[in-house]
Amino acid sequence: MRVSVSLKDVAERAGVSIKTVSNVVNNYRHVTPAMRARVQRAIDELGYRPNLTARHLRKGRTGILALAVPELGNPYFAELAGAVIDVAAEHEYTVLLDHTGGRREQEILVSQGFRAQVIDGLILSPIELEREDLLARDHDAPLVLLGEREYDLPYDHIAIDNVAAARTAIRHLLAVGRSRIAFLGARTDRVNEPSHLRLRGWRAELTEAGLPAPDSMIAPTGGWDHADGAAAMARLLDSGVLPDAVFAYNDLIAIGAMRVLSERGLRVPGDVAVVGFDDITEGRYGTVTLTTISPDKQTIARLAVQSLVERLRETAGAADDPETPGGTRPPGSTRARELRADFRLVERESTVGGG
Amino acid sequence: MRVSVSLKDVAERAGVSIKTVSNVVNNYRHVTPAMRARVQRAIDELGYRPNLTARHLRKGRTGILALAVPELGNPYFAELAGAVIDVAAEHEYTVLLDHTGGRREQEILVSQGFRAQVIDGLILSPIELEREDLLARDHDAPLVLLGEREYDLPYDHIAIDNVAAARTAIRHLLAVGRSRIAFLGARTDRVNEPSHLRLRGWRAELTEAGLPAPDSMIAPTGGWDHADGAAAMARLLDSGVLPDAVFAYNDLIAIGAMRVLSERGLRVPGDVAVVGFDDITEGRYGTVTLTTISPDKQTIARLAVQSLVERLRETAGAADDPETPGGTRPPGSTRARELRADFRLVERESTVGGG
DNA sequence: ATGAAAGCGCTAACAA
DNA sequence: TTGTTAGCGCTTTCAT
Repeated sequence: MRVSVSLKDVAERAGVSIKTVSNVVNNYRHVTPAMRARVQRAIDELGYRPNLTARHLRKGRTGILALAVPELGNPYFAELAGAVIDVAAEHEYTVLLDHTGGRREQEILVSQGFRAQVIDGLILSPIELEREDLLARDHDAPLVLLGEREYDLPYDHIAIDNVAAARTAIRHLLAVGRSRIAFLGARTDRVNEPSHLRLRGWRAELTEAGLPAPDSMIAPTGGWDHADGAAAMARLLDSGVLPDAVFAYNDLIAIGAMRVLSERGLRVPGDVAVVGFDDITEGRYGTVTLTTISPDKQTIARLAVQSLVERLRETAGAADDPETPGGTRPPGSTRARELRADFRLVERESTVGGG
Repeated sequence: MRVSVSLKDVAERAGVSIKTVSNVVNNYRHVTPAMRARVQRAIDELGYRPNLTARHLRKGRTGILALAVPELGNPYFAELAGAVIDVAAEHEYTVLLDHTGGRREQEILVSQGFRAQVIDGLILSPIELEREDLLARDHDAPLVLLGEREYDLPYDHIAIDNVAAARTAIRHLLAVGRSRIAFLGARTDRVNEPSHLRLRGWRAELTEAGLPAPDSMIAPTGGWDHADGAAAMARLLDSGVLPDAVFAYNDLIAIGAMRVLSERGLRVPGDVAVVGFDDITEGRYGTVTLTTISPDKQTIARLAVQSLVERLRETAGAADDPETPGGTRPPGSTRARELRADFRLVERESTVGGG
């Protein structure tokens, strides 16, 4: 049975040296066809397969990237994860997925390479992580950050323009005649406000339109899913506030809110228009389809993977070529980049429907 | 910078041997407290962290399990993945996720360890994979199968009782007075029918109730998501068939179907009752909440990981103890187990609502 | 209780 | 073009 056939076994079988077998396995150019065939036969007969762990140890790289998101159960992140896996595969990387629950402790652990020191690079979508946590990061694998949080640290950051996106959403609501627009999904309980950019966009656009943007129109949520959206909407209505539109931090919150609106006998968009954020598939199949901001997930995934791949290439290059200055520089100290992905507004029934 | 501090460096710093440092790192019992402290100090000063790749090479195991599902964008699998990650973490394993698109080629690749020879074990949820593909599997990592497909091969298989679950769903529909119950989500175009068990349950329960179960009531789908459900529902209605209930292969299909029903002015459940399968969160927040079969995902995840962990322990044990017969037996040749997780029917508005 | 040394399987200098 | 050999960092006998 395949109790581990090694290069050595193949070499013996073929009557050549280990190096030659290695050359064949790695598609090294200067191997005579005859030799290649001979070795290949031995490989096939023995069912040899390279031991990646050994290769990794030797090369100092594993070919594995990690992606850590707050919650895989959120379709946005699941869809993003799928995209990242596919892009990584194009670069011959495998993806190890983790979810942090958006909890700071867990995010710190992940950023430190917890149960993933085997990784070459990390894509992290932080919620509660603080600048100091990242500052204290003692791990050499390149890191790229995703999402709304900004840290001013030497790590590439990929996001859409959240302020502009929020303003686009609000502008759309204004255009369809709304003026009392609530914001669902803030986190006023926390020092850092994960949704501050979208909130800022909401405030800016309203202000610019000469409309009030009172705190009473901001409904905080504990988390970011259906249940949180439903709870926030219910609380808002119970507090006596009746908006004529709702802009939600994400689609899950928006859908949870719509459910409550419908339970209370309010029509969407007749009584209350709703705009979400993320463009998850779910939003396209409700009884009332959801207008939403659609971030370009493909691009986000591509930029994230590319960022890591480039950083890794740099490192490898520096190692190969001692002349290259900066070879021993701390990883990521090159220049951090702010990378932008596109977004667009997708108009559906929750703002322009007949209801 | 942490250009890789090794055991050797720590040993030199502490003025002890590599073995002693290793002992400390691995919490070996017989180390004097004084020595432990001394070594620990060196470790801290140097910021040493063990190189897992090296450890893996040496021990022949990586601590990584892979989970391959058809589609991460399907919340059922995303939620399941989350559960698997958590359970695996309890056993100190990391999870590498992959998605196959339900395509046979991809499933074969994954089962062969494509871009994951670094894994200790694999959890695979196959759709199109054939028995012969598995028979030809030449890979020593233990494998456990998830889902409706059955292969009669020496691999543990974890699933709920799909026939019973389907019968439960149909029985419920009969109980609420329906009799013309369509099945959405078959794959009649294929030799193997991934949904054959649920289909069998549908047929059995109808037959037992003395009702017809005509093929005209079976709506095939190309895939398994919202769009497929919507398309199938539309086709069914267009063909002139008007069921008074729909049992869908999964929740996404059910929700897609509900969307079409609502577009056509049909009320759920008034005109058509709908039952799904999976109990994804989405089903709890539609304008009409979805009655569904809720498989116990936690248990499925737990059983799957446990199965692998046990197999891996066996192998490790056999390696440690040459006396153990079966140590060189092909992995998985021990005894394959059929493991069952529970399910329950969750009644919601799509069958018992006011609509 | 601690040390010395072999070797996991592979790649990459360097030799031939 | 092919062979020899020295490690990558770790665990693990076997000594001491």
